[in-house]
Amino acid sequence: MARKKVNLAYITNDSVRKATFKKRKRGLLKKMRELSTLCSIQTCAIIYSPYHPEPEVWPSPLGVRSVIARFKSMPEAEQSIKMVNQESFLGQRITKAKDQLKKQQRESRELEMTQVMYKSLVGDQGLQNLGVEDLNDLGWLIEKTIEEIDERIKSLRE
Amino acid sequence: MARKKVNLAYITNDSVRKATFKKRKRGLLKKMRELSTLCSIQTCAIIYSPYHPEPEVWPSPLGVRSVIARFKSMPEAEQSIKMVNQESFLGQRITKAKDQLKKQQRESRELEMTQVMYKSLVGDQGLQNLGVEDLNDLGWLIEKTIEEIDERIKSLRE
DNA sequence: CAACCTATGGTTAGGAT
DNA sequence: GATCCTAACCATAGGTT
Repeated sequence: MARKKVNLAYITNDSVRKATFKKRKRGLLKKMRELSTLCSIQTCAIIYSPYHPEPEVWPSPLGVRSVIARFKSMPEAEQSIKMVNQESFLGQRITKAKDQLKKQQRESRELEMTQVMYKSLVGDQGLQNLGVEDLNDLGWLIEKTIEEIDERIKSLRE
Repeated sequence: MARKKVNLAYITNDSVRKATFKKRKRGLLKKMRELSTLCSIQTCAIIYSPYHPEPEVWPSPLGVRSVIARFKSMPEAEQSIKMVNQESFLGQRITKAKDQLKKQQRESRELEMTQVMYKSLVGDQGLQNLGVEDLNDLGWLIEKTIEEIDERIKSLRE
């Protein structure tokens, strides 16, 4: 039952990788919930895994408190969750929203990343010889670099 | 230096809360990076804290591998990061994207949440007596309920 | 392959500076 | 307040059922 120091690299064994994914995802979401409650902030995680056709999203929605209060003040009977079918107003609205969402999700994500990457590079500094597509993926390189620097600092201390 | 068992509730002391936030946010992001590399999947975290005017977003961008390969195959000189100012094409593009982003972020987020909440409720089941606004906040209730169930199961085992 | 088990490494609360 | 320290708790790799 000894456990080696974790090797931080891609797990090639399929079943091991899936098991690790499940365990760590669970742990991650727990941590997010804890952070949310401890500091009463909103967090949201999006995970694109090959184990689910669509990305998994964990939200802590907006304006929580007021709604809770309102919800709790409602008569017991009205609190029960009732059926809604595809023909209902809400059903239709959500169906439309779903389609709209997919497009927007992609666009918004790309924009978000562009912005983050831009910020990561010191102020007005940026990239010239690379296209915008490449820019999207630079975040990974930056993270990787930071990781390496951390590793070096750590090994210097030892 | 004793450390009590964590009390999982809102930290009222401002400075302690901020310190905890910083520590745990750091830990969380590390875990996300690890999950990404170990399973080579894409993850994204969004954190809305009072410590930053805008939500903090951590992405692991798309199509990583191919770009890495391409990037690495580039001549050393071209890999260096060069300046780009507000007048440049990229600078302008990003400035525009920033504004566009803010609107889209909000819209997309709301849509995402609507969808998630809808899914959380069994299949075609949904809510009738509640407005769409209320629907957005139901995710919190669901999470809270799951948390409570977990807690009860745990205490049953002890 | 999922569920459970535990030794170990990793995270972090509380304190010192 | 930020940063460093370390004891203690917690997540989880590797193994078993």
